[in-house]
Amino acid sequence: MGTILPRSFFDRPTTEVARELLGALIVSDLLPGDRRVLMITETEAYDGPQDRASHASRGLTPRNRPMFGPPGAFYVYLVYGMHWMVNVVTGPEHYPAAVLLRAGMPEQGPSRDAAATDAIKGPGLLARYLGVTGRMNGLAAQRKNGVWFESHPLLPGRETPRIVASKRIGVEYAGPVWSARRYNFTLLPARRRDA
DNA sequence: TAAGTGATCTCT
DNA sequence: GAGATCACTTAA
Repeated sequence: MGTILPRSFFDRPTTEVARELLGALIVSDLLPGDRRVLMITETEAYDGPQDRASHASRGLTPRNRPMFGPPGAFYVYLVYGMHWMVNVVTGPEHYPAAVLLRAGMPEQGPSRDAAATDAIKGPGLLARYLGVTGRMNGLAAQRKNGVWFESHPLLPGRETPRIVASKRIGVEYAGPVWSARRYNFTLLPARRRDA
């Protein structure tokens, strides 16, 4: 496995963290006897109080408090009464920013059947796959808390993965400027080796 | 394409 | 306290 990403990894500009999380692993031990590991393939940045798409755009509230807290903690909230959204807080304390995890590729698990190797697409499904709920809200992404990040063992540090930057999903309410920002980052599938 | 779902926030 | 909204998913 790769090395565990320290808190300092997240104490950087949000879009930078969002890009560098692509290809990294998120590991969950929240489901007893069923470790789940995803290679992160899609992230989204929510950057600062000016970002009209961010929950923090209207200041501190009980819900968004973790966004104002230390980097490397989880911000987990429920949307549409059903789906947990998993974010990791970035940047310096008191600066509200976070990266939403939107998609991933299962790396391992007890059920290694075909279904388990299908991509997990969508933030609600990602949370469900990892077993992350509101219990993780505000907790640090550390092994002792059951969920953490690791660098990807297969990606050499010197190779830049191919990344597409797009508009964020489902944030039209943010207005033309902020909804158009290309804060969504997707890792292109590895190029198939030619025969 | 539309319904489901309930916490959260903004305004009375 | 009421009403609208919502960083979504699923079944058609």
